[in-house]
Amino acid sequence: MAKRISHKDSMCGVARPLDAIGDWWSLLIIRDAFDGLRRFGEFQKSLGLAKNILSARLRNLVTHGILDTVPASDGSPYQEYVLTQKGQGLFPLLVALRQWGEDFFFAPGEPHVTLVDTKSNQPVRRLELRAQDGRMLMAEDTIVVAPPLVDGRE
Amino acid sequence: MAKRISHKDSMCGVARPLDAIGDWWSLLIIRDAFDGLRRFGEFQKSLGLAKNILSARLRNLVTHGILDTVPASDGSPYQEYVLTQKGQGLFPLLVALRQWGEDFFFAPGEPHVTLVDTKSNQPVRRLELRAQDGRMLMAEDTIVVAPPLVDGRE
DNA sequence: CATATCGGTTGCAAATTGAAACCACAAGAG
DNA sequence: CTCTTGTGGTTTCAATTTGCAACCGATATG
Repeated sequence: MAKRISHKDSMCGVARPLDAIGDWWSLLIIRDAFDGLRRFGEFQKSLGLAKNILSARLRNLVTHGILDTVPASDGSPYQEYVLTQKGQGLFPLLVALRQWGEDFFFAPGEPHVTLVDTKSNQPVRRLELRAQDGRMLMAEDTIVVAPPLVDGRE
Repeated sequence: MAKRISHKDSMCGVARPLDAIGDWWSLLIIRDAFDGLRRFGEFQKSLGLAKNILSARLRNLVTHGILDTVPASDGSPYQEYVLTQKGQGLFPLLVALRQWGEDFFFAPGEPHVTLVDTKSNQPVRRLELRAQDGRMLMAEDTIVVAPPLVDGRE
């Protein structure tokens, strides 16, 4: 489960998260959690995966601090899985994934679900990357730079 | 390779993309592609994965229309892998992943690379979801709604 | 007591992954 | 021409992961 980048022990800001959510099911579980699902059985019914897989994924997400187990909300003697702060932080990523999926994985005119703002009942705006001064940025307008070196070490 | 959601044949806007980029390596390859890498050997050196895996991933990304193979740019008789339009569309997702990773996978003060706007040399703004009228939206302010039904069928 | 439901764990077979070896082709080197 | 080197893979095979199905334990329910 704990994979490692082979040739470099310190993983970058893109690689580290993939250790936590880099598999097929985890993001779908998290999406369902955003949709309000909380119980083991709810996830299983919604996703249709094997119970051992779901069990392993939930455990992984909990140990990574993305989900938390809380005792119960209705009388039942079981536990529920809820998003932590860290898990909630995945919302933009999920929206980005959804928007990309809608852009490129649906035929034009093919119906699909839409993410709407509950207040206005309008679809949400497209995610867009902007500079500090508000200019919209394309990929070519950006570059990743190394952190300022504090010691002598690279 | 072509996994299917078990109990429902039509996959939603979140699930469909995961068939294309839902594994550990693909997103890292795409990130490297955004960083300008194009050659098989460059990807392999950068990521340190086995050549058969890289070969399979690149093939998968090409068949999904995320990468394209172009003959050569310098004289060498080989081919290069470049992002298609569809692949470029993944940039916001990659940024979202990076920002989430920087938020939650680095100790406070721990140095990490930063995505900066090349024009101003400033870090890019945080991705944020907004309504049509510009209000910022949290996850709780949104809901996914089914498409309008055109026929009688669900 | 019998039965069902929820939330798992345990086998076990099948698919996937990945390290290492091998292969094909082109360009130099001697 | 032969030998070697670099690039871009494919093949082989062992180890890991996945996932179906069966089982399990605790708690209601009839």
